Amino acid sequence: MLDDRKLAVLRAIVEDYVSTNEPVGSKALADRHNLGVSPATIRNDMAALEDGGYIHQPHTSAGRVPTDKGYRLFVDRLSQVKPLSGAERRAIETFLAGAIDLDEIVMRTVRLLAQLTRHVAVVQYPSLTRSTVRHVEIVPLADTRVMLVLITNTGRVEQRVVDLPDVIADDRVSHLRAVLNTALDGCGLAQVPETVAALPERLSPEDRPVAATILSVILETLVERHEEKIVFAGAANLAAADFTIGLRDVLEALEEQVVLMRLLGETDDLSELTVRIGSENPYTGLRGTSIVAAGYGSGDKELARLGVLGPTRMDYPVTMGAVRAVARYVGQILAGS
Amino acid sequence: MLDDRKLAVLRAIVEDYVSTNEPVGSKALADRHNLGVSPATIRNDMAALEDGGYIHQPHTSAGRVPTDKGYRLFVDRLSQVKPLSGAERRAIETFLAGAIDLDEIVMRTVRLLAQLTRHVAVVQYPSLTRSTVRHVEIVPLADTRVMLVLITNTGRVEQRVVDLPDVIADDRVSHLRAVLNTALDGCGLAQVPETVAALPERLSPEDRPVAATILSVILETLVERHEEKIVFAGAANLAAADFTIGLRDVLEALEEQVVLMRLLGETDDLSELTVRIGSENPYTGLRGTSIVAAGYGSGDKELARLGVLGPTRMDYPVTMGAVRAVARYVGQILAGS
DNA sequence: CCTGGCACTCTGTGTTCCCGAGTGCCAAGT
DNA sequence: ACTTGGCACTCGGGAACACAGAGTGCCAGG
Repeated sequence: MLDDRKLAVLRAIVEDYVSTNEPVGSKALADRHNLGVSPATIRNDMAALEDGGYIHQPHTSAGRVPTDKGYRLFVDRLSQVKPLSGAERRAIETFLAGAIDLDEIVMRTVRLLAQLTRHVAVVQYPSLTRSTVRHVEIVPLADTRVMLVLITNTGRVEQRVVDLPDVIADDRVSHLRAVLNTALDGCGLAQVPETVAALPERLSPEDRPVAATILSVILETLVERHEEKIVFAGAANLAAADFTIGLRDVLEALEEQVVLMRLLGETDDLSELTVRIGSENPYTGLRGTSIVAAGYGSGDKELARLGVLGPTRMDYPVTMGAVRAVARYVGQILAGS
Repeated sequence: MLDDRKLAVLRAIVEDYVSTNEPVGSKALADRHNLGVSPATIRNDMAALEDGGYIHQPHTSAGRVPTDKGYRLFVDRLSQVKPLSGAERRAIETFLAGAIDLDEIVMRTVRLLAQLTRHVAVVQYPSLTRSTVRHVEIVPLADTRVMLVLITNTGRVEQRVVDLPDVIADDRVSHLRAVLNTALDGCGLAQVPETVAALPERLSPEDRPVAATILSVILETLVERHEEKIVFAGAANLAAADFTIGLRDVLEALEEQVVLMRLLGETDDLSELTVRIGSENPYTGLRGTSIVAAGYGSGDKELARLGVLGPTRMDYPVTMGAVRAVARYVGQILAGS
């Protein structure tokens, strides 16, 4: 049904429309691309493509515009990810290398991605549930108050102030700290609940009330914080892309952590590039935008996802290249720190 | 020069323009406000106000619009801050009360403020330099690696991983921790540098290289982090306000920490409400926007600032009331935690 | 000093008109 | 069977134009 030339025409339409932002007609196509056929032939192909639902004309006697389905075909079969230039790679490396802690890595990553793609960048913090405990620290603040600090292998630090039901002596704190650390060190966060459940038996009865409070806070922190943090940057790029409709809606969606999470997260294969185009999108306000996302992680474990959000008419090959590259570099940085 | 009635006319113009977003003419004024005079008289007053530069007509035969100077006069002499309703106060209290750590307090505050005012809210993290050290923790991670955790009285936690020049035994760590805590506990962050400088003398020579590294990191953390964090929320409200020009510029400014800092920060009297109107603003892209800001803190010490940014034609009395109220409540929450 | 009246000046809106880009279809050519 | 040039047709967008309405400034009278 769709022979090679028709696909070439579709590719040309997508490319031209992305770069000019104007409906593209048969004559312009024949001029700008070496298709070797006349405008009339192209018109026939375009009619076929329109029947298939890949392109669409805003009104009679206007050029054609790709539909979401058209972009989808383009992304899946007509384009290949465009690698970054050497200069861009080096820029990424040096820019990310200077970060000193997790907050800063994430912050720099999101800005970098926004600047590189000229879209809105979105980065999810490395998931707690997929990382492991590196250290638990209990710091006495007052007689019945301690601060609990959880450090994970990704450099993330969670802290909570805990009010205890009873006074606790310093040496009991030290003991508890030691027990917790031997039990939890290197433990995958997913295994923490069961590990914690088995702990009280190994403590003296007098410690149990206090320990129970602390343990429950540990669990709470891990579970509550499962709602992972997401940050974004580059909203100004939205204003630049002449958005037909709903800039307001898009901005609102961006401030809804939950929506963002679903955008990045819901995907089948975790490790590869995910592209969601226009109406494929679950959220109503985001018709007209596409998301390009990728997982990142240290080593082979995926820790979280990052990506960009832009108008449906974005340069997919370039954007996908940038997202993939940044995801890889962040993974390296995290693995190395 | 400006008698009472002229001021009343200016006030009426500002109020009407803010609520209708359309240039307001003499007839409308006479109808909607009980000024007790005819439109003709109002026209004379308006001519005087225009001579004074308080209002301006976009073109001949259009209504008048307040100038920045007009808003300034309105804010300074013609209006008073409008307190929140009881329901709103209670909403604030319950909304902020649920926060468990500093990050969440700030996060909730900025969202609350955005929702309350329907503008963009901006909140600066409580300043490190104005708070005091509550605890210093050193956590051994490996032979030549420790994690340094600084806890302040505002609940802020700063952590850094430190690579040491030498192996350090656990008991030396404990000792160092003890020395640091006795020296620094309750110490205002501004005094930390001198306190730290005096420390090495009190340590045994063998500890000094390691201690020096750790101390320098402490200083570095405090100094570097002096670039304080700022967050914002409610960008979607910008799109709603029909912005004449430069939505792009405004979004860009919002993502520049430095610009935001200056907007909130540069002010003479720290503790009161600050209003900066349109061109009074230092940043070019923010012509057309006003900032209402206030300091907040626990007790009498101001820790940082917060505020909102919106179109010049905002409802100043209401906005100022909301900002002031939120600032006070956040102060209370911080003091109580 | 206020007020009603009046002539004047604009902008925004609606209407009309026309150009041009782009199409679909058809008949002829390869 | 596919490609191509020709041709009539459609429709959106811009230019030209007119017009109503809102608002003003000014003046003379109360």
